Amino acid sequence: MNWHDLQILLAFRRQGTLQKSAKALGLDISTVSRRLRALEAELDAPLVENIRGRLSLTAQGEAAARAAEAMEAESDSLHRALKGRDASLSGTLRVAMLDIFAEVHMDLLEAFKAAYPQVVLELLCSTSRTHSLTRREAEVAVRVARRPEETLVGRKVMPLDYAVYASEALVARGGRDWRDLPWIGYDLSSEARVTEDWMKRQGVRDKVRLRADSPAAIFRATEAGAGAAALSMPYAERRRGLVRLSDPLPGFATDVWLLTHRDLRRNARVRAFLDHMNEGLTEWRRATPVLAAEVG
Amino acid sequence: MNWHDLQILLAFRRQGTLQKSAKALGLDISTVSRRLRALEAELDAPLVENIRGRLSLTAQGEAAARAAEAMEAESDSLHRALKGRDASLSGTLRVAMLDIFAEVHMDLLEAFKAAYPQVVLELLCSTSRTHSLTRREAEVAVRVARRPEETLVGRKVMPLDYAVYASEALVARGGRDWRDLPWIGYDLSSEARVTEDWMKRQGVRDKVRLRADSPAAIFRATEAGAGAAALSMPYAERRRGLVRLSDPLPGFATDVWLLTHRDLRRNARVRAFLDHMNEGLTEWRRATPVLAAEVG
DNA sequence: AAGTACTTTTGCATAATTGCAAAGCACGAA
DNA sequence: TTCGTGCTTTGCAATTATGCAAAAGTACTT
Repeated sequence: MNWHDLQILLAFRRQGTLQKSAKALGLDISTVSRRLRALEAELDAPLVENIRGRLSLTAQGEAAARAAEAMEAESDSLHRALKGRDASLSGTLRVAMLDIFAEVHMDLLEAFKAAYPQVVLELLCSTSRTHSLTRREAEVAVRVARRPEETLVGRKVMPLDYAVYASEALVARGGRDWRDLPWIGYDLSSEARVTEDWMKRQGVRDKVRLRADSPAAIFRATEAGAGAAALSMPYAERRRGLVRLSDPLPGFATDVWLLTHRDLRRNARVRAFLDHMNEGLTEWRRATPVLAAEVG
Repeated sequence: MNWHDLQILLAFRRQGTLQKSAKALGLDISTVSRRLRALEAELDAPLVENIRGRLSLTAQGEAAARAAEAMEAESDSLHRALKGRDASLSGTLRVAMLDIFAEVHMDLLEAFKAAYPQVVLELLCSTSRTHSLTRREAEVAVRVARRPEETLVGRKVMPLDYAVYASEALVARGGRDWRDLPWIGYDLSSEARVTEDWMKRQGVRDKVRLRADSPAAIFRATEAGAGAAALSMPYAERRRGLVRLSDPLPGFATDVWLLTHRDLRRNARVRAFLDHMNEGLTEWRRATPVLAAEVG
């Protein structure tokens, strides 16, 4: 069996269509189509079926894709093992973080680039989903979570509380009671379940007049006076023109983590970046009003 | 990373040289060489090193090959899962067994072929090593072992005891005390440790005048009067012209198993073959002198 | 020292795979 | 309907990978 075809099958399961798979693989759509056919011939089993013009996996195709996924885990692990030993301070370093972090801490990132000019920093702020370190989509991640995945290692950078904010202008117009204000919410395709549930319980979900697909966009919309929103306090407190309209919201409390994969822990680039960011973020945290109070 | 190259690396580790790997993979030697280079470039790590004209794996190459091995386990498992569902009584069935079994039970194998003419039987009696069912080298195996691997399923067909035998002619010439006779042993490259150790303890290892690389060859040599040998009793008792010179040897007691992989247990071909052989071998066992006595 | 039996490496013609572009469907909107 | 979008399939040309064969090296034997 040609394992390369299994890679393609796996991509197809993730992407759903030949076109997207081809793009993800950097191949042509026709190649993807033909490789899947070849795999079917080799395994002597139908893996995909054309159902009204679209391909979907058969039960056997699913089984094959699952096997490919398990193989990918090994392959990724190998990749990290080889890269993890890499002690050179050059090459590429891919960092996944929410766009709001990149925006606010751009000076820190710039400082890293200045300190390690040989390292090419690649920022992954794609908002549609969280990039997987396990699947080797990035080497480092700045994550907002109560507890990171078990295969990841790193440190907690700061606690993150949320509160309701709105622009001064909007408050001047609509008052300080956020239940009366228009609201801003996350794009429904995102995974912001916590926020949605909370808004529903508070009866403000009907008041959502604007939805955005990234934290930075929500910050901007709030500053522009489009409505009230539940924002992370350390970041909202530093924006000019935002007024806090509530106490920290219970049930929102979470943390910011600096994470990498266990295998990359000793990688020089990763180490340098984690140290740099940890220092910088700790400093930033001390200088942040709402947190300075906590820290004392 | 191109997984196909990992397959090639794995073959290289197993075969040791480019030439043998190429043959095993059905590729040209130059292709194997170039694919390994490509993999090195992709992983950005030296995987093989040319040490005095021969290639050997580096530590990183070993790591990569280990990963490939784990991937292979998944791939093989998938293959079996898809083939295991195959309920048709046609196609190929690969059976691994010692040559002596194939020789003695050829009538049984012929009967199977007659009963299932659509099934192409492929006999693997290569003497150099035991074929792996886990690695998909065969679907069924007739194994001599006390306990089969855990991933395999099947049934014990008969117990197997060993005793010392020699030809009538040799005994007439050299006497009934096997310690005085010349001996026949297994090829030193084989894994017949038990026999070697025993011969050493008995002080007959120096008397080995002939070595052979397969059980059938040893049987023939013994019949031809080349020396005494420790032979499996049920098979030796049925040969004309062999005289038993000892009681069953302690420490040699083992069993004959009919085995398949767990995933193939419900495969129609496999099922039919196992049933056929089990029935035939049980019958044969009943008709065998030394075992008839045991069974009663 | 020359010969044999192994290796691996490299150049080149050939064969296989790939990308491109056109064509063909299915679905929903205007 | 007719258009537009997004999907898959297929023919053909170009790229890429492959096998072959020659070369060069190592080790061991004669």
